Amino acid sequence: MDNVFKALADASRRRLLDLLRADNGQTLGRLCEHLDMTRQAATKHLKLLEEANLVVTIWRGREKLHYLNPVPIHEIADRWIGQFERHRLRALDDLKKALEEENDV
Amino acid sequence: MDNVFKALADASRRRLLDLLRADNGQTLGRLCEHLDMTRQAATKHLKLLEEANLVVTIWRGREKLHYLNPVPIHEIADRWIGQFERHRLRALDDLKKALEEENDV
DNA sequence: TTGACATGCAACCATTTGGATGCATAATTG
DNA sequence: CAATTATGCATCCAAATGGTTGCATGTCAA
Repeated sequence: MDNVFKALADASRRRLLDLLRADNGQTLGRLCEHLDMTRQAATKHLKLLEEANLVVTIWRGREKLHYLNPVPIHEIADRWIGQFERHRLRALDDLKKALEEENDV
Repeated sequence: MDNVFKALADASRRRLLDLLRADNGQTLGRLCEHLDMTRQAATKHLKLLEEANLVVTIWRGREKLHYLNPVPIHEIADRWIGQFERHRLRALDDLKKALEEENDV
């Protein structure tokens, strides 16, 4: 799961996921058209996304098609973020009380 | 939002959030007891978490209390992850079809 | 079969990151 | 007041990161 968080930490990589969400199955070349970096830099980002299993690739001839895999994001939402969502109102209340107490003292 | 993703990218920082979720309002010293690094290293992590607004601190005497702020995580879940969740089944279907086609050819 | 096209691989570079160490400051306590 | 405690600030360091450039490989098309 650390892989996934790390992969999501970079704006260019999130951009790539957005591009695939808009149009799934794009080649490297097409993805690069929307990015302000060399093809090789984009390749590195895509490699991290693949390693985090956020992107799955399929070779067709000399082209490499990139597909979004939504499963890891779903798992993070479900397992990790879910835990914070469950305690969300309590945490907000803790914070509110602490801030009030601060003003009193 | 980039701040938040970056802050979440490190396992030690996610650990700190977990510690606060378990027991909100801890001092720096108490948080350090659970971490395998120097106090100064932990301070740096907490600084990033504060800058991402994931943690709010309150001074009480010489102690600094750390509180979880659940809002940024909620926003990410809502705005960013939500977009992927909405297209999740379609993305899975795209991927499934692409993999099937690959086997045919 | 030759040339163009899509991608990969490797080396290199600057900056950021995660951590340590040493010293400084402010608050509490005996 | 002196000693202890809780934290901050600055510097240094190694490793990771994000990017570039140059060259290599495999595929398609004339």
